[in-house]
Amino acid sequence: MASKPYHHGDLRAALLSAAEAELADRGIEGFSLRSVAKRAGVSHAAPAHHFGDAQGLLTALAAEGFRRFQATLDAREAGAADARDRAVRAGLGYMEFAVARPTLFRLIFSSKKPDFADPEMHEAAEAAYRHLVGLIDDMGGGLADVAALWAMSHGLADLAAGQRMRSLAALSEAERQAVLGDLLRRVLPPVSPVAGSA
Amino acid sequence: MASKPYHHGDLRAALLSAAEAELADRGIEGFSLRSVAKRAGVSHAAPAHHFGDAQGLLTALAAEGFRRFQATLDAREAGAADARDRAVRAGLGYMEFAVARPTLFRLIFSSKKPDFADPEMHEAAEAAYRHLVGLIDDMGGGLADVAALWAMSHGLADLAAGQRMRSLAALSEAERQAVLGDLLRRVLPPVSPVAGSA
DNA sequence: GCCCCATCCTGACAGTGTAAAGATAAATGA
DNA sequence: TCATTTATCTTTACACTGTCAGGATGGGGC
Repeated sequence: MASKPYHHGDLRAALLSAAEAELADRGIEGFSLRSVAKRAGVSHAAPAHHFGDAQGLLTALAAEGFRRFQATLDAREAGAADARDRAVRAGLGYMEFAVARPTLFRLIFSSKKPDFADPEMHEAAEAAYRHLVGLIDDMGGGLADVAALWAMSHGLADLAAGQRMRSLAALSEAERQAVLGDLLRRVLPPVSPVAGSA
Repeated sequence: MASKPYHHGDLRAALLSAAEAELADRGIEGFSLRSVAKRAGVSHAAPAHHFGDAQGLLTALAAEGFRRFQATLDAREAGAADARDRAVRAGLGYMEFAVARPTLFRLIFSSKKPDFADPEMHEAAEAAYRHLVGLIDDMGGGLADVAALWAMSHGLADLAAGQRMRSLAALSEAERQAVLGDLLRRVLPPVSPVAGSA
């Protein structure tokens, strides 16, 4: 291995990775571009060529984060019994991502630093929204039901990311999943009367 | 009036006011202590004496913001017909505050800059939580119901603060209130069978 | 083999938060 | 009343930040 070649090879990916680590360490408000560069082992001005400015880096990271967010939901939805179960699993995935990567979650949903008009970013956000609408559509719900599932999932996730909901944190993993599932089911549209059981 | 006395008179309050304006203008991530001082017409180091550092100022502002947040809920709850109505009104007040002062809302709920261990801040937050628990208590609900109302209110509010929920923004004020009321009612515990009407 | 240019570095500048030390005026106490 | 203490505010300085301009390096196209 060359000890320190002038050209990095894949600096763009390395910077994104370093930026994510930096974000997790110092939080989104303590984020430093120079520190990211140092972490990646390059000069402080190196990121400029790949991302323009700090906003460019954070925008690229946010777009990547959005796609991973959606991937987390998709993974959870796999193996769902029906449309309602899939919606509940999506909500649990929403929370799972927020808890696992709180700062990345906040970068995507509660920060003004990324440029949301950026095509890549915009497309990732739209795809997630279309997916959510599809979930509700599959159980015959409407716009209000979309808002209901989104708000409940997002509220739980954001409070969890900020470690505000201590009552839930005290539960065991199994108990928490059960309670959260119950909360999510509350907001789903009533079961279709045709297929209603019991 | 003296054109520029050496002593301000009530610099602490003036700085808090300037900080809130600064927050609204440049956002929480673009917040600058020197800019706040300039806005208040004093030197850049003047805030240090009253608040220690930037975190001190933002902590004081967050505590004040938390009390105003609770006041907004209280105002909305006044004149409620019953416990359920009061809970719904509290949720609408939650959103009202988030929409009216998005950056202050984010400072309180989604920022790491304020010191949440600060006694004044901690008490303001605890008071708001006790109030929420009281709302649910009055209708015979439990911890899960507290989480439900909080998560739904917070989710709606945070999405609104970030202008993420466009479908609701398109509605008229009356329509929006009706939809939001419906969403909040979904998460409340079932009506007590004893007093259940119709 | 030569040149172009993408890539990365060095140096500079304005702006940031914070600490130290000085200036001012209000409050205190005799 | 007047000297002294104390609270308040300013000035100065330093390390750090993001961004820009210009220079160094070396891989790829011809």
